[in-house]
Amino acid sequence: MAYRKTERVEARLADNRQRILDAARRLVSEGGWAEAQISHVASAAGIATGSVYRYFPSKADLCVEVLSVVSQREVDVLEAIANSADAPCQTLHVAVSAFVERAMRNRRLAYALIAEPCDREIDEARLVYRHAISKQIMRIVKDGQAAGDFRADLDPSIAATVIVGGFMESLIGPLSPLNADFDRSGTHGPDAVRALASQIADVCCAAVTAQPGKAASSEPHPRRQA
Amino acid sequence: MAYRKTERVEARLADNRQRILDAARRLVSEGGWAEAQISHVASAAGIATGSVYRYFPSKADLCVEVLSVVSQREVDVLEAIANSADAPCQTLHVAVSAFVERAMRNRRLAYALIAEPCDREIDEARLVYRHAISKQIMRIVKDGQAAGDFRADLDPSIAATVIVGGFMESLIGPLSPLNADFDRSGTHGPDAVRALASQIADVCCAAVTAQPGKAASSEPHPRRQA
DNA sequence: TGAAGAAGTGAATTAGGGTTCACTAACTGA
DNA sequence: TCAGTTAGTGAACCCTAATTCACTTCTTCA
Repeated sequence: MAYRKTERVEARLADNRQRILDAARRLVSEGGWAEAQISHVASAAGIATGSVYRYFPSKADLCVEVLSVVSQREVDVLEAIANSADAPCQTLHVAVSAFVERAMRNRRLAYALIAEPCDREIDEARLVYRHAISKQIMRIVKDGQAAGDFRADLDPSIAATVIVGGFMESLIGPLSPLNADFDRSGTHGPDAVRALASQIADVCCAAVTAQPGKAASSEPHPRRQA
Repeated sequence: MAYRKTERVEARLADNRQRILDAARRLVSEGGWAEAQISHVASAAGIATGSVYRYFPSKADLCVEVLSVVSQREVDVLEAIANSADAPCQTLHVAVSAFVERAMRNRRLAYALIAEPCDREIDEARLVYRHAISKQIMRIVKDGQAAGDFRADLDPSIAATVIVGGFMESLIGPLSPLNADFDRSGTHGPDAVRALASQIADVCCAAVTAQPGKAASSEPHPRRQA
């Protein structure tokens, strides 16, 4: 009697929705949020402008979903790392350097998600994921404190926040399309990125390690990929 | 022959300009950048909308100047602290906690200047001052390394960036109008603010101190106002 | 096959502020 | 006081995208 979506249609709808998301993400990772205009997204997805609104109630919702998908993946990666059974110091080092290296792999997108000026609504969604990231870092910090590897006198929540802010800030320069510094400085291949990531991680680790003997030299940790 | 501004006129013009700046700053510190609409600023300054453009070529220029004036003062404060002859560890602690405490004194304005979403042009100006702040912190770090108080194995530029990002991030939560957490948590009087500032500074100091014996306990430093 | 319900379309509408500009008021120097 | 010049005014203009909506096309099912 009534109209019922057949499976094939359902699939097509889902596919369209995904295509819109993909198109939006692609545009953002090419030119930042400015490129994520509905008309652009629509044509990149091969549909009409108005059709986007069949799938997303507003531009903000679309953008927030783009941000969420990408950010959640990073949170998941950090969670996996936080679950590792390595020494807390090493775990933290791996977590931070993995985040930095992953961000540097898709710089424009990372810049958009982390630092680029944007609408209030997107910015608020950012906070959610920063908090989620901070939570994972805090877990590592607490574990380390429990194990006696990290200083017990620091508030784990504050320490985690400082660490997250610290590596995020360190990323802004290298990520920013404004600062082509990192580009111009010749070698910014995998090695340079890894070195940067390692140095940032060193500082973050230093912030919490109890440090009986002088740990954390220039190459203190085995290079592991997360 | 030609028209020459008399001193009295010159003074009035300067006064108008200042009134515009003051009005804009007041509006921003009440309701953030959204309040800094030209028409609002104009009426708050007691002049007509169009007159604002006699003094500032564009809204962006006006906003950037508001940001610059306030930010430069903070840079100056940090510079003075960085020049102190105290132990580097204490200098760093004072620098960070002074920044935090000062920001908390005018939270809405600090939030707008540090973290609120805004136009690209304002955001770019922010970077300039973040960099200036980072430079002062880096001076402290370098001094500390030279004095042997700070770990020599960390890149001072990266360490400074992490520290700046760290305390800025720690501020976002407490400053944000969204998170009324800090408000609701009852006591957020001078004591709570000082405690927060001190804890944040602890973490920042921990990131760089060479730490022969366990320094930086919960109340490691004399409470000095900067 | 055809009536009813969904999905797709894209040009037109809307909205919110920044910016302009034709005009008036005030000021300067002779 | 007057001609020339600058400051002040604020309603109208503009620009840019997001959003809407009347219409077309596609799907479903009896």
